[in-house]
Order: sequence, then C-alpha cells, then structure tokens
Amino acid sequence: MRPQKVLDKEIVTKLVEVFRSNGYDGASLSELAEKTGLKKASLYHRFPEGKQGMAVAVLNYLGEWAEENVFNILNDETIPPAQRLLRGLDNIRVLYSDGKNACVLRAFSLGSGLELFENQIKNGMTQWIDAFKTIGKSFGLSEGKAQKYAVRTLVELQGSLVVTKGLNDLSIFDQTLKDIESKYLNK
Amino acid sequence: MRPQKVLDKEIVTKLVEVFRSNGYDGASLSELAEKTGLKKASLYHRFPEGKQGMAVAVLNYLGEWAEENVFNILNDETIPPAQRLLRGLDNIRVLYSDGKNACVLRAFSLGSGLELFENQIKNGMTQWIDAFKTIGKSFGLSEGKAQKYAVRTLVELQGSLVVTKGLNDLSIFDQTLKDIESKYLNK
DNA sequence: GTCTATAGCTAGATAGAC
DNA sequence: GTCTATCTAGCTATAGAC
Repeated sequence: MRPQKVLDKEIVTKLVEVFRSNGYDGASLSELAEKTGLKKASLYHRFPEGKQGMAVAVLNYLGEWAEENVFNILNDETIPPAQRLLRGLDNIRVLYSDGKNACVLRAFSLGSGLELFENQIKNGMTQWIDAFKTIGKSFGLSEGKAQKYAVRTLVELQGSLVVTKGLNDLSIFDQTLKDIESKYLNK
Repeated sequence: MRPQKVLDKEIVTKLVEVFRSNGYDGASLSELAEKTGLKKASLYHRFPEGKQGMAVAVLNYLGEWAEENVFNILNDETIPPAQRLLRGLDNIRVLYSDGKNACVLRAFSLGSGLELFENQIKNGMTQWIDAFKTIGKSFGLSEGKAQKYAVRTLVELQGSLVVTKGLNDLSIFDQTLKDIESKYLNK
C-alpha cells in the first residue's frame, strides 16, 4: 500500500477545525482540502461518503475524545468527586481551548446540519448531561436535583461558548467554568 | 409608484426566519426569495447591498424589537423591578417563540457571518448585558454583582436556546427563564 | 493514495423587458 | 417594482492518469 501522505488522525483534527468554526453548510470542500493539505479528490478517497462522511468522522472523533477525557473521568467512582470534577473541567478547557473553539454540536445545529445530524446532536448532548448527572449524584444530590444541575451545567457551558465568541472575551468561559466548579463543590 | 407586492416589514420578518434557522452562509438567495414570495431580482431591488444588506436589515429589525420590547422595559425605572422583570421575560419568550426560534446573533457567529457582523454581534450582546445589569441594580445589586449576574443571565439564555434546539425539548428554555426570574427575585 | 481535470449544479448577483 | 433570463464563480462530486 502506498503510504498515506497525511495520517487519518491529522486529517480529522483539521476537519474538526473547519467544521466547528464554519458549521456544516459553511464548511466548503475547498477549505477542507486546503486545511488538510490534500486535494479534493484525495479527501473523497478517504471519505467516500463525501462531506457528510467527513462531518460524521468529526462528530465521532470529538465524541470519543469527550468520552475518554470528560465523561469517563466524571463517571469514575474510584476517584473522589472533587478530584474528578476538577480533572473533567480541566479537560473541558482543553477541548474548547479556553473558549476559543466552538462546540461542533452547536455549529451543526443550523440549516442542513441540523437535519442531517439531529440524532448525533441529541445523543451527544444527552451524554454530557448524563455525565454531569452522575457526578452530581456522587456529590450527594438526589436523582432529580442531579438531573436539573446537569442540564443547567450544559446550558451554561454552551452559553458561555456563544457569549465568549460573540464578545471575544475569554474571561466569560473561564468564569463560567469556575462557577460550575463551585456550584458542585458548595452544592 | 407601483405598489409593493410584499410590504417591507413582511419581507424582513420572512428573512429573519431563514437567516436565524440557517445562519448567514447557510441562508441561500433561493430560499430567501421563495420564503418572501419575491423573485431574486426583486429582492435585490429592495436590498441593493444583496445578501449582506438583507442580513443587516434582519439584525436591525431584531435589534429594534429587542430594544423596544426587552431593553426599554427592563430599563424603565418608573415601573417596580419585579414587574419589569416579568414583562421583559415574557417578551423574551415571544422573541424566541418559547425556545423554538434560534438567536440570530448566535446563528451569525459562524463562518463569514462572524467576520461580516462581528461588531453587530458584539454590540447586540452588550446591550443585553447592559439591560440585565440595570435591572440587577434596581434589585439592589452592587455594580459588580449586577454585571456578573447580567453576563450569567445572557449565558444562560443563549445556552438554553442551544440545548433546547439540540434536544428538541422546549422545557429547557422554559425552566431556564424561570430560573433567571427567581435568581433576581430572590437575589 | 494522490493527483489534474472536469462534470453538473447551485450560489450570489445583474441586465433589461414590462 | 417585479419579472425572466442569464452571468460568473463557487459548490459537491467524479473520472481516470500516475
């Protein structure tokens, strides 16, 4: 087999950048090709399903990253809750580059992205809520309270990314994560 | 003058629908024409600046609506704070159709929309924060606390719209507005 | 596996008749 | 003021050489 000019993982991480800053409709194959360093035809060789296949790869990649670095940590009952929370929040900072990166679930929630990826978006957000629900219960919250806290946490996270981007002010993302932290620690 | 087939205001409200559910890049002239009931060339007659001009009209229309129905009410010091808050929140429910509508400031925060309308987005969000800051002070909060509350309120509002859409669950928007309400009433 | 070249279509935008 | 017809540029996607 002829060696790949660009490794799969490298390609996907480049695709991630384009899709999450432009949304599904706004991400053009020209830019996807340019940023990955491959020609359009080569991209189609890697992703026979075309643009939609690339978007699926992006969703899967970020979903797995979040599962490994956020959900699994928040859910790991062998670690004290406070420690789990802090490590999870740290990785959330990494995932969103301290607020500079958009969330792909949100970026895909418009136009044809919403129609094509409705289920992936719903499942992704549900996983976030479930993970925060688990840690809420570890902090001693009731089922109902843990659920409510978890939804509010996702709401705050998503909202902080929107407002951080809109005002171009990273302190909003930073402050929101601190608020989430103390909400659980002083529940 | 030959009478307009479609009134200006009717056109803009149709443009609003297309832009906020598709974003700037995702809104096509074909759909904008179809939804307004005008042909593309007629749309260009009304908006000589083209698609960008239509987007500006949308931003202005929604900005004026919010100023009249939300900001001015929250800022009206002749009315008791609690009453102002409830009326403002009611109109926010109208603006977003109980969570079914996206926020155009967020929809434009991707791709070329972000580059073209960076200032309008920033100014729009700042107005929201200022209005909530004013009412926070009316509720007796200090300058600093009122600012922090206001930012968090906008974060929660935006986040609730994202998550409401992603999970297709209007109760999230509803609950968030109730939370905002009690946050101020029980400050 | 990557490339050049291009098909087929739709995008945003315009000319000119009525 | 609205329309039909059309332009150019960009889009997603594919064919076929290497």
